[in-house]
Amino acid sequence: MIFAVVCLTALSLPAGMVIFMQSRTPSPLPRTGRPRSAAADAAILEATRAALVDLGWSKLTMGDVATRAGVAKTTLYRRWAGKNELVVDAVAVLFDELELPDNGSLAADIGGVVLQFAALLNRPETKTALMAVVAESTRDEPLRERIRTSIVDRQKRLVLEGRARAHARGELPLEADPAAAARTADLIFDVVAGAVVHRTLVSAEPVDEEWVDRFTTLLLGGLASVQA
Amino acid sequence: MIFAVVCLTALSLPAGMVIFMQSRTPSPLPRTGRPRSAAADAAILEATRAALVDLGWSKLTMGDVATRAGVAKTTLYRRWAGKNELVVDAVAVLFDELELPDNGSLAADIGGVVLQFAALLNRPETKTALMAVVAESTRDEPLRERIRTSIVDRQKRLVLEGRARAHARGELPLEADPAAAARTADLIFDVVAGAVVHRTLVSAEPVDEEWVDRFTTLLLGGLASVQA
DNA sequence: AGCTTTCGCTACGACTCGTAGCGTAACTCT
DNA sequence: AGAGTTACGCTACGAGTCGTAGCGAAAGCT
Repeated sequence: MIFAVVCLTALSLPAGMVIFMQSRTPSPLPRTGRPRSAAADAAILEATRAALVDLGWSKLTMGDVATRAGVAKTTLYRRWAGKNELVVDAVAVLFDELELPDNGSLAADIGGVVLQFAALLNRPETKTALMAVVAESTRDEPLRERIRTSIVDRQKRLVLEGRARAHARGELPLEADPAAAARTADLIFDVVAGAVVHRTLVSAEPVDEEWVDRFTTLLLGGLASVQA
Repeated sequence: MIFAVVCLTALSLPAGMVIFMQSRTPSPLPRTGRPRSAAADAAILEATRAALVDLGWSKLTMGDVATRAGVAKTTLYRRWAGKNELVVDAVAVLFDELELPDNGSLAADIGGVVLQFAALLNRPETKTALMAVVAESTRDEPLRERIRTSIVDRQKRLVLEGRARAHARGELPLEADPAAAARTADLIFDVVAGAVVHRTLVSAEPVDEEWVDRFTTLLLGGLASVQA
């Protein structure tokens, strides 16, 4: 029995793999028996976000989430290994809202995405949860992987798409070496995401039009240097 | 050694400093009675860092720190309001190690500081603690202030000093408007700190010479555009 | 039907929290 | 030296959380 094997494996492993078979990845779901309630899944994630807003990270408890979602605490533990994994899933969805607007120029496109990202980070459930799970992930490699695949890597599409558009417009030269191009994309991603996060969460200053203008100017000017 | 110096200095300084570093209660330093043990302070902060390495943030408990430090749990609560404040102080000292090396050019100076910062972030007690307290600070304004004054603002000196040197070398034009210059300094700070943190903790990729080269190139090229 | 899995519920031991009370130690001022 | 004041270690406590186990009932499948 495949499922039995999976369960035994999961039980003998610390966290991580248990989640693998759940919501994020299409899993070898058992064909028989009572299926898991999709409504419960949605209610739990929604309740988690609400609890994050009200309580923050450290005071959020599994029991409280269960009560808010109208499910039993045991149901939570049947699906998620703990607070970390639950919160990652609860927040990951929010990042899919990000889109690359077509504002006509590379600078305007970047500015648009930066403003969206900043707005997302200003939502209390996002800002509270994101840093917390990143902090936990420094001691928990599976959790970091989960964050990377569920949140971070998905957003790199924005960088790639923006660059493709810029190429089409003739705003950026095409990098000959694909490896170098990939490294540049990673660099841009770290700079953009890092700067906005730091500005918002550490410096606690607003990401307004004026800051975005200065930032995009810096980024584009620097990009020309890097690709030269 | 460094810690001992800091503690002794703090104790020999007038009230404000000590109170601010240790507890948020603005009570005047009593001139009479048994003084607080500076050795206990040092032992507690050291134990906190050790516990962070071993346990991480979420599993670190006040009782464990007290045991490691060889003091009573009540002593911890007499000095710090809770885990957040304790960890901020325990980690803040580490950031004072950062120095701006004089490598002859602005690019080399920036590269040197970035490498130092990355090395600092790679220490397990730093990476684990920093993100955790930032996460908590999103729901705790006094804590954020504590982080800003104890850690962040103190490092801005690096940006200011680096720029002053670059001016002296004639590598950068002097910005006429002091307000604009201040905004530019803040922008640089957010970009540098944010990018390094994101690269290290989120992307989990090494900040090596090659990355630093690309990053400084981007930053300096962008800086020229911003100040143009 | 029979089988399988999930569900809600209750209960549990183990742990952490933050505080209170006590007697003692350390230092200052008179 | 003595009195006054504060910090210290220790113990104990109620409250809260954790993660798990066991139960009967519900919901799907063949």
